[in-house]
Amino acid sequence: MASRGTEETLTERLKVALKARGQRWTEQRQIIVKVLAASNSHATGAELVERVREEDPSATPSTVYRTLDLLEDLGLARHHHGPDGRETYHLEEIIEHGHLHCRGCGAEQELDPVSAAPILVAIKGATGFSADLDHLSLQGLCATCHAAQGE
Amino acid sequence: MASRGTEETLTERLKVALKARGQRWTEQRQIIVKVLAASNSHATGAELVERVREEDPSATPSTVYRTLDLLEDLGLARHHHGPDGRETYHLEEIIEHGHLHCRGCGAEQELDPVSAAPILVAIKGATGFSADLDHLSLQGLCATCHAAQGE
DNA sequence: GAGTCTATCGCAACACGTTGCAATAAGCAT
DNA sequence: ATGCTTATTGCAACGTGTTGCGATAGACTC
Repeated sequence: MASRGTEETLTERLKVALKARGQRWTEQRQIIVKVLAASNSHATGAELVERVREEDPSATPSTVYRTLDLLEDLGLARHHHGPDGRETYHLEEIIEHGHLHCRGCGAEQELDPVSAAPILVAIKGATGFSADLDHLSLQGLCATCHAAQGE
Repeated sequence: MASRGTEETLTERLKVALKARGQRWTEQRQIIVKVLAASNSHATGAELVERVREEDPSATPSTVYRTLDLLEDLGLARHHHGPDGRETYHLEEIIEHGHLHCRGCGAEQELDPVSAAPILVAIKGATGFSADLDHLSLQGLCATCHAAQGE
């Protein structure tokens, strides 16, 4: 499996990055990173807490959330807010992307950087803002639902 | 003041809309609508709860949140999620708009429909999605911070 | 005005996430 | 190996928002 090598590289990178900042490589952090790496798609904070506690029942939510913040600070993880305000985390390894929620059918699509490029250009043109694709979370009607409603 | 008349119209509209759905016009709902109308800009859920409790200490958070959901269902109020996931509510009277948060300086700008038009067009072109401006909440770098970082 | 139906309320408990603080343990120096 | 410094942990409490349930009280009929 190609991803096995990626995991090791990640661990190594993390260890070095922490040491460089005078921070520590603890067992809890190893577990949290492992769980995050094993959650190949997105996972909510609560899900991650639960999975971490399966591995180490003594772990607490505060530790998990603080570690997630740290990983984000290091640029190794990202989070965004879903339409209900819940948090969703994923590793930075996953390609940067936005999210589209259809309020008609409830479907969720991902938005890749290539498709998003003209949108980001339009935002910049209209507002001067350089938007982060990873925080771009749109709600609206997908083409199908829009057509269905346009009766 | 022109807004005084608007408030009365709103109350009247609401009463009729509720009756049409077999729902009730209670004192708590009157208070909540009044508080929302008095919060001329945005207000978080917690702020609204607090203000409602000033008027009626017996009111509970569940009532306030349920009423806000109801108002949204009726199309008289809107909410969106800030960058921290907190909810923010406002009356639909306020012009539909998006939000821009700068992660550099923390500033928040509003995005009016005219400026947003090319963005919505770009989204539609790239994805087929008809995005809701009211849920458009972007995070990124404003022009100033972007220039400052681009050293 | 009295009675009936049921939407709404307040309460209590829960879910998710955050924060302050004292105890623990990682990493370094000797 | 031992001790020292301080980052990190677990705990406990809090803040925001949601949900289930029995009691209350609108609104409608007679």
